[in-house]
Amino acid sequence: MALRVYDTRSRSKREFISIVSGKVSLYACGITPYSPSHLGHARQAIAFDVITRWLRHSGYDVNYVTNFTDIDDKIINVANAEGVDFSIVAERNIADYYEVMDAMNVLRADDYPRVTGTIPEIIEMIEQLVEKGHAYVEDDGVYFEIDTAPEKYGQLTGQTLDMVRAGAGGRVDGTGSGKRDHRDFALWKLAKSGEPSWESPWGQGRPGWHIECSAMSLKHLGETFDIHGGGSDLLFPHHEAEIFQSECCLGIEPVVKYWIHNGMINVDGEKMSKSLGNFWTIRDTFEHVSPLELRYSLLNAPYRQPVEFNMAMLEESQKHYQRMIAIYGKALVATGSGDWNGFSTLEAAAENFIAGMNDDFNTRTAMVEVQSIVRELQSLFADNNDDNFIAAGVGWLTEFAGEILGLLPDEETTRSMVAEDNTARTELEMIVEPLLVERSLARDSKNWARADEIRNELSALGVKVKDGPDGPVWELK
RNA sequence: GCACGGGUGGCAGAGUAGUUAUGCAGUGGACUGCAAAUCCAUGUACCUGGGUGCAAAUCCCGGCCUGUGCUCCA
Repeated sequence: MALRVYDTRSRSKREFISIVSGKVSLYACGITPYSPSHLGHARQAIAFDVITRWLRHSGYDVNYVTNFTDIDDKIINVANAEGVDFSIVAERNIADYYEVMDAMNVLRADDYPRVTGTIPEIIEMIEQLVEKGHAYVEDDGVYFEIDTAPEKYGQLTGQTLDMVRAGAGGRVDGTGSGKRDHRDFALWKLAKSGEPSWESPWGQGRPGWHIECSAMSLKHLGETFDIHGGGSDLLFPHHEAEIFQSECCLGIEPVVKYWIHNGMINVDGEKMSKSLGNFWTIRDTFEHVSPLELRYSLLNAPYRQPVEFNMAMLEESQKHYQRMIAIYGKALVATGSGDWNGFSTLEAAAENFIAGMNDDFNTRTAMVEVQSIVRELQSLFADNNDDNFIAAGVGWLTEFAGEILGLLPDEETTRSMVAEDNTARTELEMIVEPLLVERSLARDSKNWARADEIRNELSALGVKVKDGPDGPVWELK
């Protein structure tokens, strides 16, 4: 079945056909590292991680590039407040980004270009825009002139020039900006004293916000590429500005074949943002759930939908995740991992999973199939039969929940996790077993108070007792 | 105000024309001294007003509600 993706520019799902057969070039707008990464960053990174994994699983050779905007006003402000160089702030937060993303099983992109490593290419692009008459130089910087390509306005948001023109129009007053029109945007900003800056034909300064992505995508992916992604809050003005810059500079339309935008994380119905004080960093969230539990919760909705984030949804995901990893680990150790082909239940689940992913990367549909296999395995495992099917189910989970959705540690890691649990179990056995014997005697004589007391003692040791038909079994919490 | 999304059961959240979503919670049952886990069964739904169709949660038009964006910066 063919892959269909929702393209923001055409506002419809379109069949995905890459520019070069068998290859996909993908650029996703990354972060501005001025503070530790928050859940919005996690959602974006995980969304494009899964998109990349799916494209690769579908047989494409993917070149995935995502950037760090490592110089901007917010970084400068933080650096000034701390009395350090801006690069210290950027490096610290980039390190944080890698660490939390690695923990959540986000595979590394093929390249992580930085603005500060792309200055010559940015300057060259601006020079071309000036030469072609799309940009003008003022005494505080270089600006892109919207009126030189009015037909490109509103390509992603549907807004027209007149709509925005109605707001102000003409030269902007009182902003200290040299813009000739309030819809123009900065390509190069000349440095004020004390600001970090780079040499350019127009003087010491730094790039405007939008130009870096045009320059980096051109440098790493070429004049046209398949997919450009990012958060939906970047649609305007950032991505529309990129269309102006790239297409006017290169004289190509379109430069980007498919635009893909992920939805926001909401708290109490509103976008998570620092100004509203409803902000969760990724590390804050790790205080409550494990990195892969968080990943699970963020894949539980399709990437374009807003995610309503709260403790209840987090705890629900945690419960589902723990059930999945528990049966996966137990079954893996018990039966090993096998080929799922030839088992009709597993083939049907695979078919639905694939259909879901091919329908604009619908991870929600995919997760429903994962859940159904988890239930299937629990049921069979409880009956303790059909090892071949259980092994095949484990293989299915390894491929779909593990390799594609990135929700499971690899089989080797899972085995060693189970082994560690067993080791801890063995160490506790000498304490637990005698207590369980005593409790069984208490239960036999219907001394429920003593039986419950012992169960509470064991609970305090981190041991959970379950009374089954064949006597008590216990596990580590 | 304008642009672009979304409005589904107690909650989360799929589903673009006719067929059970799924999960959590609830209820009944198995197992159980109780609990937990697991299993089986089960009720509750498609914002509103029109329209098209044999048939609409699903397509079209209006309304209402809600999210994001609307350029100092991000």
